[in-house]
Amino acid sequence: MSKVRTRFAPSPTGFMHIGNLRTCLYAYLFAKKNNGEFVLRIEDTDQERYVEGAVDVIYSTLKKAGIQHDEGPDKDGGYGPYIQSERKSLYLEYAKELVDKGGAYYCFCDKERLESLKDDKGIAKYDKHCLSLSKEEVQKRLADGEPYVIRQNIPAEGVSEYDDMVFGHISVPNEDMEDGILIKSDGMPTYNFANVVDDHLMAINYVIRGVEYLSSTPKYNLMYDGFGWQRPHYMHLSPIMKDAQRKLSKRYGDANFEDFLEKGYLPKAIVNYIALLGWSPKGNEEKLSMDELVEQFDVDGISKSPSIFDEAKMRWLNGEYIKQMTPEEFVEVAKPYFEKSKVAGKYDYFALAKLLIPRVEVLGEIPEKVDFLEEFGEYDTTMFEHKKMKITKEIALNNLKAIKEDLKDFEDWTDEALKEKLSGLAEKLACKSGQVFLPLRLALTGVASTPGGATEMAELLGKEESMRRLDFSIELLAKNM
RNA sequence: GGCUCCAUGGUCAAGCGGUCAAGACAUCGCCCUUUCACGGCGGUAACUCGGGUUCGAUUCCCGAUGGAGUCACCA
Repeated sequence: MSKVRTRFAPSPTGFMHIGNLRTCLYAYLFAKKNNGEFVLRIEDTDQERYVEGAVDVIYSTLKKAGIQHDEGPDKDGGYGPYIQSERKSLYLEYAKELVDKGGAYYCFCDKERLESLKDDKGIAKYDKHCLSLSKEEVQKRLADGEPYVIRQNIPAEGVSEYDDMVFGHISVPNEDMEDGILIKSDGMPTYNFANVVDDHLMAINYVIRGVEYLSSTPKYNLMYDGFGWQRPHYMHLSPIMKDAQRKLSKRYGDANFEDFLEKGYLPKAIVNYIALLGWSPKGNEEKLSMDELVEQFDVDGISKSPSIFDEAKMRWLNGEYIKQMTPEEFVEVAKPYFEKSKVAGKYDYFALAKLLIPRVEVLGEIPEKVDFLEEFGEYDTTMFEHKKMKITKEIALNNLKAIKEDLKDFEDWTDEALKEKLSGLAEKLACKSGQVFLPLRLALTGVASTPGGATEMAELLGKEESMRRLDFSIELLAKNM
């Protein structure tokens, strides 16, 4: 049996759509799982859509995602060139070969005639008008320099069938397939044709791609047959949806890999999540590394129906990856977000990291979680009322005053020491410890949710700032009874 | 509209003739707790509908309904 070879063939559009990345991932996983090769090919035949630097985006995305191609424009494996625009000259020759073999024919029909074929819905099927042209007439018109295209010659009757690895048996009536254009009037191949030729020339034997090609695959097979080439195996993948009706697409925003990175998702988490969208492992473990994905990947687990992208679950998974990090690792990836926040350069990022690691799911939450350290002013005092702790504004105010008195001359301003000191105070006041810690935490921060307890916040702020905020809060609370 | 394909909780999904129909996210409740979290425990929640086949259908077949894809000198 020949070696498994899969490919990922993106167009350089300047961004990597999540759906494409998943297709890429599956092609990679399948190849690696079977000790095969994974090839990167750039499909840039559509010059109108060409975007500067877009190829670099593809390289960097694959690299960040942890997907390594065995062959590609930057890694010659003997099947190059790997950029479609550099293969231009190939296609016309192959198209002519297919014409000779009867699988295709020249067509001279102009736009007007084609237009006249359309029905009231604007849907047309080419009527094989030029198929009946004699060899001599074709030669003559070609010699006259008449514009032409080359069309695939699809049998008028019968049924074309194949077996898809995920969808099973697919059969399409030949009469429903149009004689599509293989070579455009400018001499360039259409995607469909270039794809078949490239895949064959690159010895791709497992074609993994989106379902949009499921029903046109018989046409591709007819080309393989026409050339006398061996048909590849096919694995079609259902789309990732934004909701039940809409496909996830760049048109609706934030569906690109880069967008998620910016929001503070870790590449590993994104890859892990999208691997699970449309495929499920045999076991129940969902947090899987790339190595584990390769090991567990199996066509059996691929689902046929479209799946809806659920960012909430990806957030959770991202949080799981963050919780595993050491403070050092966290600071490294979180640094840009610290720099964006108000605490930039003013606090020990490592100290903050320890508090933040269990509390952050996406790095983008960092600024909102730490900004209170630098931003302190009037806030809503109803926060002091807490039924479960049995705290009223009166109790809070009383206890805050007591705390101020107790801490006035206290110098050991560390989390541990303060905790002990204040526990003692709670005992003296004969109240629950929460009744002193909760008001203090609020008094020091002015926000309902903080990345740690009262004494941790106090240590972070330092004695001077803590006492200043305590004074401010006592006054504010007294004013708002 | 023609053709192709799909159909289990809100979401991702396991299941491949006999199960109290897994698990995860989300959600709700309880516990832990120095707030917020983390963590632990538990709850709510699903086989689209109608016909068959079968001793027995979520599972197999047919139909309906719903959804996706496709029908370009775009990829």
